[in-house]
Amino acid sequence: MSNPSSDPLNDIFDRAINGESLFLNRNALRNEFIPNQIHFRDEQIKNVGQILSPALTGHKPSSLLIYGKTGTGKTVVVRYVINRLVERSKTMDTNIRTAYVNTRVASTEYRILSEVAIELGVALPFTGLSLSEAFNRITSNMREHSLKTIFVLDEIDFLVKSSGDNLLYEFSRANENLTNNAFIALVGISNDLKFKETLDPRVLSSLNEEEIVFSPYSVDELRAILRERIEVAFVPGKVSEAAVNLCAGMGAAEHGDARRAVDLLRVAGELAEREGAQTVEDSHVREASKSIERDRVLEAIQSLPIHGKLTLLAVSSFKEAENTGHIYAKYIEVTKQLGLEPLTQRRVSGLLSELDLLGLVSAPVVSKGRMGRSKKVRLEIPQQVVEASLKDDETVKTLL
DNA sequence: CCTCCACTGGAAACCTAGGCTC
DNA sequence: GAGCCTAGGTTTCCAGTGGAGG
Repeated sequence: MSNPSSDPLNDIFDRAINGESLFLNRNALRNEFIPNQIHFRDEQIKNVGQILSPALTGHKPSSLLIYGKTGTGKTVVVRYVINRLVERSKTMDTNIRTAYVNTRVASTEYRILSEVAIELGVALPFTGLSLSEAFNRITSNMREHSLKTIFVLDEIDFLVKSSGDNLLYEFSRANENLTNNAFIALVGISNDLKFKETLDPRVLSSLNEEEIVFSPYSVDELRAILRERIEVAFVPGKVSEAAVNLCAGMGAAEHGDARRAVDLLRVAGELAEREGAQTVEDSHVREASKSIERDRVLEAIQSLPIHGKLTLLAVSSFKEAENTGHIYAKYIEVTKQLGLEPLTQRRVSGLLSELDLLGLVSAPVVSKGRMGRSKKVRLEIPQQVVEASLKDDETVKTLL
């Protein structure tokens, strides 16, 4: 047997067993975590509570639209208020049900309905039904059990951008057909203040009965929020003042984004623990910032469909910005090498726009006079990152 | 001021996978 | 199990377009 102290795994296991962790409860740094106390949002909590409170007496609350940049506490406030509301309703005999759906994650109309169905305990097959049939099953179940529901649609601007406002229209109209004291109250959460400009006026008027705007957090507020999370999440004295300041500063630079600040802290803590440091320092936060960005890009690339990957690969084979025509020619070449059927240029042009939206490439449309009008496509991430992300793909890796 | 390039991007048709009905 | 229906992705078709060069 070898000397146990020379085995790196033993060190790691020892540390885990002896409780030499920096963390007390790392869940407190997760996105889904709802703290007991939400700071600097008293006003908004009261407002949301007031607007939703009629549900307790069985009356339909006004629909509510909430605006604010990412990480300004919109989601956490809504979930907090709704949790409390449901808790309170249990002491009475009002049957309040809630469904929270992030419409960017559940990216199609059908998936949104199916998530709502799961929350309400309605069985829906994951495909094969028409939207209206799925919708009917949900509403008839609500009627049957006279359910009073609050639907929270997070990142609602994504839904409207990708599928239009049909579903919202159906939701708002559903109340007319719901009897037996059932109702649907809608809470929409949006990062984009301008999104309602694209809504049908009928949808807007029924969705926008109340409106609340969340302003960004200041550096001082972020610092206070971080301190409170640290108290729950870390062993006392394990996070340096400099690290807290840097997290708060970076979050503030990113339009007062508390989620970003907390994420940085979590990853910094994990990095510090992994290298066996005694405390979390600002150097760990800087490292964390890079690591988060790396992971984001890696995940974005790996979850692309195969032709998205090949399009990206085609873009990455050019050093300079190239027009759509050249990218497409390269893309054809790549697909031929793999023996795949290439998509049309129209579709690849669409894929390029999608890659642009993900921030992997920039593809502004430019006009070069007699040279025509085209997208000017340039890779926005290092070329090695593209290769590293694609080398795990069974189909693509043979090319690298 | 007009032309004309090399696309863009909207709209509709088409395809496929999968559930439903009888 | 045949035939029907729908959502979501793709193809087909094509009118529209910004601006350098004439």
